[in-house]
Formats: sequence, structure tokens, C-alpha cells
Amino acid sequence: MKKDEPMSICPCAITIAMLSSKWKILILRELLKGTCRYRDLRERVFGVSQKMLTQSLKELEADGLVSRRIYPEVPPRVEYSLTDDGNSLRPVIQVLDDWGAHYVAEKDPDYVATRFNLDAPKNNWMKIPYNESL
Amino acid sequence: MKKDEPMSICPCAITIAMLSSKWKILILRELLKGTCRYRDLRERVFGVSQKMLTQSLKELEADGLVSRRIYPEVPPRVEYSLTDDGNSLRPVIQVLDDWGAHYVAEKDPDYVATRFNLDAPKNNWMKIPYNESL
DNA sequence: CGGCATCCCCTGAGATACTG
DNA sequence: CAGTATCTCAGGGGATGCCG
Repeated sequence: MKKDEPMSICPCAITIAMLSSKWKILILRELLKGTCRYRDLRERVFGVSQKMLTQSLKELEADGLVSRRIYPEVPPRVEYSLTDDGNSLRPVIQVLDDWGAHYVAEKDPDYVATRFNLDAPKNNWMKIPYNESL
Repeated sequence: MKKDEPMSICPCAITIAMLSSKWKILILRELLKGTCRYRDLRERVFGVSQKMLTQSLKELEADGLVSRRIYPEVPPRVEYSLTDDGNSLRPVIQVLDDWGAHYVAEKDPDYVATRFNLDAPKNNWMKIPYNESL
């Protein structure tokens, strides 16, 4: 790869960059099921802090994947849902899910456990309800 | 999500976690084309430092996606290639690539540029040869 | 209810120098 | 050629407290 060659941007790197902050995929996964209030996401995306949830939602909104609707009520109500672009991620997330499921199924469970700190009692990341399919 | 409910691990989060270190997807993308020497990867994965390349390859090998073959020669020769598991990522990366390409195509180029620091002269990340398809 | 503002810590990653 | 070994630093992300 010469330095003076014209370059372009790797599309798969773009996608990974957009999805790779710690909680985003779990948030998107939840929103794939349908519109959701902020507090619902806090409950369902197990382990996410309020700061990270807010921050992730903001970025997802800036990226055009999520839309935010505020109802002028007291107490306030805010609903999050996927945009068309967000929904277009469904097959992507599905493929990621399938590959991951196949990977863990064939791997040494101990390796997977240590690799992702599943043992640590404090670790809530990656957790989803048992037997929940995408 | 109750605290006492049995939990399982989100497969798509696993996949994202495995691919989301800064250079991995570009390395894998390169290895999808075929076996490669260390120095070839250094040239072709534009902008990767020698430390990050070594480190990423190590992790990919530990994850069982990449295999490393050393030839007992002087000077040494080391070739990297994808394992079967690594190759099974091809459709995954293809989907990521398609989605990313579609995303940037429809987005405001200025937004994309600022979002990913494409303007910064020092930024080499994400760069691939012009007109190179997956 | 749905956030912001702070403080703080740890790790991912860059830069540089050295080795079998 | 294909790596190690250090040092360094920015910023991702946790914890806590306050606000409209």
C-alpha cells in the first residue's frame, strides 16, 4: 500500500466502530423488540449505568440509528425507538448473534468464561435473560 | 429483568467484543484474502503499529481465529492465516461491510468525516486502498 | 422520571528503544 | 524479520451526588 495512492474507508471498520462501545449492541438489541422508555432500558439492559445509557443513546441518536421522543408530561416520559437505519441493523445483529452463538457452543466454556470475565461476580455485562432469543 | 432469574450471555455481544479492538477487523479483512507474513500485514493494514499488530494477532490466535506458522529459517519467517473459525467470519464481515457501505453512502459526508476523524492528517485508521472490494 | 456534572481510575493504544 | 520491553497518556467508563 503506497502512501500516495488514493485511499478510501473500510466499511466494515465503520460498522464495528459504530457498534463497539460497551453497551450499544445490548441497547440496540433491546430496541429491536420495540419502542422503549428510558427506565425500561435501564432495567432490561442489565448492568448499564445511567451515565452510559444516556451517553450511548445520545451517540446512537447522533448516528441516526435511534430516535428520541419526549412527551411533555409530569413526570417526564421519553421513548426511544429505532429509526429506519437502526432497523436496517437487524440482519447485521442477527448474523453477529448467530456467529457468536455458534462460537461459544463449540468453544471450551472455561476459555470463554475467562476470556470475557464471566466468572467475576461483579460482571453484569453481556448478560441477558435465560432462553431469550433474538 | 429480575436479579434471581438465570442469565445467559448475549451472543452478538460476544462477537462484537471479539472484533472490536481497534485493528482487528482490518487484520482479519486482510487475512481473508489469504495467508500473510507479518511484514505484509504491517504494510497492508495501513497505520497499524508493530505493537498493536503483534498484540492483535496474539489475541486472535488465542481466540482460535488465526493460526501462526513459524519457519525455522534465518531470517525468520512467520505466516499468519485464518483457521476454520476465522474463515467462518467471512459472511459476518461481509454483512458488516455491506451495511457500512450503505450507511456512508446515504449519510452526510461531513458528518461521517467528523464522526470518525477522517479529516485529521494523522489518522490512518480505517484506510484501505481505493476501490478495493471485500 | 430522565437526566447532568464531577471525580477518579484503569486500560487501550501510541512512541520509542532494544533483541534472537 | 519478527518480534519484546517500557514509558506514557487520553479517554472510556464506573461511582456518586444534584436538578427540572
